[in-house]
Amino acid sequence: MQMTSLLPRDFFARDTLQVARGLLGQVLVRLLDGQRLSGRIVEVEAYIGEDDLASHARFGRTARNAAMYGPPGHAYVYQIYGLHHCLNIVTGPEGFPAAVLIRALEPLEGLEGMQARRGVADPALLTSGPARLCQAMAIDRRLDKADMCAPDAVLFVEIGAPVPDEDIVTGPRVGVQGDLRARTVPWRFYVRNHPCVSRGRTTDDRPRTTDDRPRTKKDDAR
DNA sequence: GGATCGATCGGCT
DNA sequence: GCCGATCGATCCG
Repeated sequence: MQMTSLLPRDFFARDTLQVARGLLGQVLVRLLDGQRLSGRIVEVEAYIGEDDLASHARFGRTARNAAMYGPPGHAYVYQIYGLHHCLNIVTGPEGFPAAVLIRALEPLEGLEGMQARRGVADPALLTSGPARLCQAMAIDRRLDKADMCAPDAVLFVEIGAPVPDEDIVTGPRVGVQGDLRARTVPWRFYVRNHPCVSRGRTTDDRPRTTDDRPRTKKDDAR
C-alpha cells in the first residue's frame, strides 16, 4: 500500500511551469527488488506543446513521444544517443503534449545500489544529470508510460521539503540548439548552489538577471 | 578549467 | 541517411 505522501495526479495536471517549479524539493522514489531508491529533485526542465521546438512533440505525435500526449502523472522515458535514458513526467491535460524532464537528484536512499550501477562512489556524481539518475535508479524504456500515481507504482514522487523561491534559479534549457526562442526561454529550474545540479550550471548562481551566455560560439564552427 | 570527440542506435523532418 | 533533452575520456593551455 502507498503512503499518503504520494503526489496525486492533480498535481501533474496543472500548468507545466507550475509543476516544474513545484517538483523541486519533492522526492523521486523507485522500488526495485523490494528496495527503495530515492532522491530529492533539485533540477528540472519543462517541454511544452508542439510549438516548443525543443520538444520531442515538435513534429507531432509519434510512437516514441506518445506518452507526452497521454494523461498526466505518467512517465515518458526515452533513449538517446543509443545508450542513455531520460525520465520525464507528463503534465497538463490529456491530449496536450507536455512534460517535465527530471535532470538531477540529491540521492537519499539506496546509495549502494546506485553506486554499483553507476560505477562511481561520489554522491555528487550519482544522479547529477538526466541519464545519470536513470542509470542510478535502473530506469529504462520499460517504464515508459508507467502510471506514477497508481497505488502499485514502482516509480513515483513523494512529498518532500519545499524549496523557497529565493533558492530557485531559472535559466535556459541545457543541450537545446537551433531555434532562438527554444534556446533561450527560461524553462530550466534548479536549486541554487546545490552540488548535485548537472553541468550547464551558469557562471554564477544568480536569481535571474539577464542571460549570461550559456555557451559561446560553437554553432558556426562545424 | 574549457574544448573536443567517440560511443551507439532508434526514430525520423 | 542523419542526428540527438548525454556522458566520460582526452587533449590543450
